[in-house]
Amino acid sequence: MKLTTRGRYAVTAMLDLALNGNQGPISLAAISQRQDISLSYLEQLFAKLRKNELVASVRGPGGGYRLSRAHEQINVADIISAVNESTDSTSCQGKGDCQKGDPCLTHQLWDDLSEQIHTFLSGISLAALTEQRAVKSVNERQIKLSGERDDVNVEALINAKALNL
Amino acid sequence: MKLTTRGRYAVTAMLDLALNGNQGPISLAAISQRQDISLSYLEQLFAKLRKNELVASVRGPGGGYRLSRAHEQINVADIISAVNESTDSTSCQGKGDCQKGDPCLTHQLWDDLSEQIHTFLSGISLAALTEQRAVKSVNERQIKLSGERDDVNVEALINAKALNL
DNA sequence: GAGGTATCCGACTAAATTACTTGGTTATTT
DNA sequence: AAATAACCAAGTAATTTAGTCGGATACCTC
Repeated sequence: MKLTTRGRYAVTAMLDLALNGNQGPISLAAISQRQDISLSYLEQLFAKLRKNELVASVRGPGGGYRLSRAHEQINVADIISAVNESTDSTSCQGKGDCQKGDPCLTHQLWDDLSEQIHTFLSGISLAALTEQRAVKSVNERQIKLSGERDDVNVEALINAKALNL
Repeated sequence: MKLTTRGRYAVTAMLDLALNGNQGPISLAAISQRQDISLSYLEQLFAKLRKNELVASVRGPGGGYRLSRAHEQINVADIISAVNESTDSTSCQGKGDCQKGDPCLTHQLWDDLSEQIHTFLSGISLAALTEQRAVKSVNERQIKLSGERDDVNVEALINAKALNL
């Protein structure tokens, strides 16, 4: 699990699709303008998103991309993994280049962590991300109205929900 | 919050320290050998870890580094942030280069996600990471003994614990 | 105090990745 | 036929990562 600006671009673009793609496909040119990402770079990213069946395309005038599944069925880990495909795991995964004892242990610990992050991001769908905003603003309104309750608890609640706890 | 091999190196090195540094400081040369990371690269990483007061150094023969706090008090987010210091937030944070409406919204959504990841990693201490291994092997032994219960629940349990739920 | 050890420090470099550019083609609509 | 927008490949600039080199400084041991 890697988390770079590349993944951010992909998630941002997918969020744009989720927010604006309710009626008909959205062209990359539109996303490019709104999110300030170069068109050709978007093309490269969407080629991978398409291969991973996260988006579907419509060619020709009025065409573009749409999410290929319900917003609830697409999670952040899917998007980031799709776009990072190719380069990973230079560690001693399966290979015999790992000495015995301690080295393998720490590598294993890292892998555990990496898996935890993946599990965490798998629990956050596009729907959850966009809805959460609503949850938050509702909460902010409630604070203003009641003068009670900070949003730390809401944060925990959201995390719990994201993890399906 | 960025998550690259650089952060992996840092976490791995810190895990090595946590596991091997119980009696006296550990030299970077030792970590370099065990974890197969170049000495000079480790020096660069530890310069940042030291500035962020995650490790303390002892110079001269028999010297090296030790964790500057209890294992429970050092979390993964601390380590990764320390080592990534400098380059970040090319987005429209605070600046006026963001158009109105949709663009700000998706950027905001990304920031929310980024914050969630940070919160998540803040909940995972070096102690938790190393202990978890013990938890897992205990669980594996239990499975072998009883033939019952897969480790999905344990995974959830660990996540819940990491999040302080 | 001489020699060895290990942190500290800065500048430079190779390799890899990222973000973008260019110049097309193909499919589809009007 | 013309315009639109996905598709595709190759190349490039910029950035980041990982490592090298050549030292200086602090500290311990003999």
